[in-house]
Amino acid sequence: MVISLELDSDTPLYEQLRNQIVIGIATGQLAPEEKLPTVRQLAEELGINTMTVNKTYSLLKQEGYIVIDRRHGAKVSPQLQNHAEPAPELEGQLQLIIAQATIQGIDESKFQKLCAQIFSTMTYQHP
Amino acid sequence: MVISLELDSDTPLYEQLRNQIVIGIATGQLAPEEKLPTVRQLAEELGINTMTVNKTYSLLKQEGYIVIDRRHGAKVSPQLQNHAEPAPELEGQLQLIIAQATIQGIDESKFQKLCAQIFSTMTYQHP
Amino acid sequence: MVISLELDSDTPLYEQLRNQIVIGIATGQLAPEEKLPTVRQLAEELGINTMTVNKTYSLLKQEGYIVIDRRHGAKVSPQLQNHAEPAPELEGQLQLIIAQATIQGIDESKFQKLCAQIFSTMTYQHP
Amino acid sequence: MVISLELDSDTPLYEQLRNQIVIGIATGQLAPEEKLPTVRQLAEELGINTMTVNKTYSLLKQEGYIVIDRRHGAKVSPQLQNHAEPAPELEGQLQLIIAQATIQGIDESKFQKLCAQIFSTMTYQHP
DNA sequence: GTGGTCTAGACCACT
DNA sequence: GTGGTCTAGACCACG
Repeated sequence: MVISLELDSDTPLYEQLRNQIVIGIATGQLAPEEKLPTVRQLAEELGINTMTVNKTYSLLKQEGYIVIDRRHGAKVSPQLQNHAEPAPELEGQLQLIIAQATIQGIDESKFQKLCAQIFSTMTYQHP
Repeated sequence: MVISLELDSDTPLYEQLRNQIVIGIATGQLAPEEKLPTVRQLAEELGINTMTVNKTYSLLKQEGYIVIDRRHGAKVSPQLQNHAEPAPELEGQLQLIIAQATIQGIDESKFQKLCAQIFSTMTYQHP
Repeated sequence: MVISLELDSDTPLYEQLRNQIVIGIATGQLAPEEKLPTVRQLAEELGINTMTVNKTYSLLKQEGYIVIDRRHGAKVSPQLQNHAEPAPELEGQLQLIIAQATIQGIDESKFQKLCAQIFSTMTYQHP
Repeated sequence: MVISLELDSDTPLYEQLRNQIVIGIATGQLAPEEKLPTVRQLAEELGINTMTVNKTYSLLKQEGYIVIDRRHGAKVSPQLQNHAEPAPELEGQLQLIIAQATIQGIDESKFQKLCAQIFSTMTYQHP
């Protein structure tokens, strides 16, 4: 899985990393139970500090995306929470995006097509 | 138009304010050419620093949402840019949201319904 | 409020600090809305690194004990969650303590007395 | 006696194991003088490293819960220390739990009931 | 002046 | 060899 960080972005490195891993899980590039690189490996590979990767892993763990096993390091959670309703913050973020899209002149049908296209790349399946 | 800020949020105040104004424009609570409060008025009304409101207005101006006329203050842009394609950052944000929704177990049809519902509140029309 | 850290304890510094602040809140040494020392102040006062204090504050924030306002720093949450039922982990910890007490020869009445004595020092009131 | 470990818990395996054995003794699932499985047996049964079980047994021995006889392996101590007063660390742990309970809105009477309920499962008797 | 992020490098606990 | 903790010191974003 390819990860690219923008060093001069407003988004903190640990958050960029977190986002890319979340997308990796949703798109199936990271399968449930799949082992993630060690903190040191990933830090070296990306040219960043181990503490930054560490923070990312802690965050992902806290959010339930990954599980950390003292014996073998970090791996994708075997089964992720299945909610019937979208988390409220997700709804707020979506509202903001749709507002911006509307103003940019993207109408509902274009937007839905874009969503469909993105959804087609998501292969994550709940057990 | 009602604006509510969370002082203890992770999102900076100027960004919360910017987001709410953008949503206000898209939902028609702020019409094109409509005059915005002065920096001082808004700052006092919200109980925050004028610098913060200033920063918001600068950002909105730079993004093209508002125009600033030294004589008459700030007003919503008379004509907002109409793009055929969604801005690339918007697409990235949407991908992240959809990834998270997928993992939370929100499937495409549920998501589409949520989008439709949000779209129905957006009344902004391009001239 | 007096805080004392054991540098050679098994419990990490940031956790010792977190525990003492939690106890401070429960015993009323820290009132709701009360301002906590700044990260730098507390770090210097305790002779530890700012990042350690930072981690403590992040943890307390995540657990809902404190709120961080960009304008004025950290303060005790104005109103803490009121649960009817004890959190399950709390129950597990209590079971372990009672098991150890039982083996040490502390019987139920002694234990209840001890609890009562500790409870009498807790002055936190839900609004 | 059933022992279940969470491989991905924050609590180290050897400590989880130690805790469960202590609870086992207090609840009478392990009687005084009862023989414990050998290090190898237990390690294999739980699918963990023998070093880990070893560490648990050493700890339990050091704390006085078990005695280790090279010829016959480990067994529960025939006579556990009977203290009039609770160990001070136990008191500190209890204070922390009560502080958290208070903040969560569990009042003294609810807490006492919970204690009583847990005590009713403890059958250990001093000789 | 506040907290938040990041680095480089060290040491420790767990398995 | 894994993640977790801690330090000293730096820089940044926010208000």
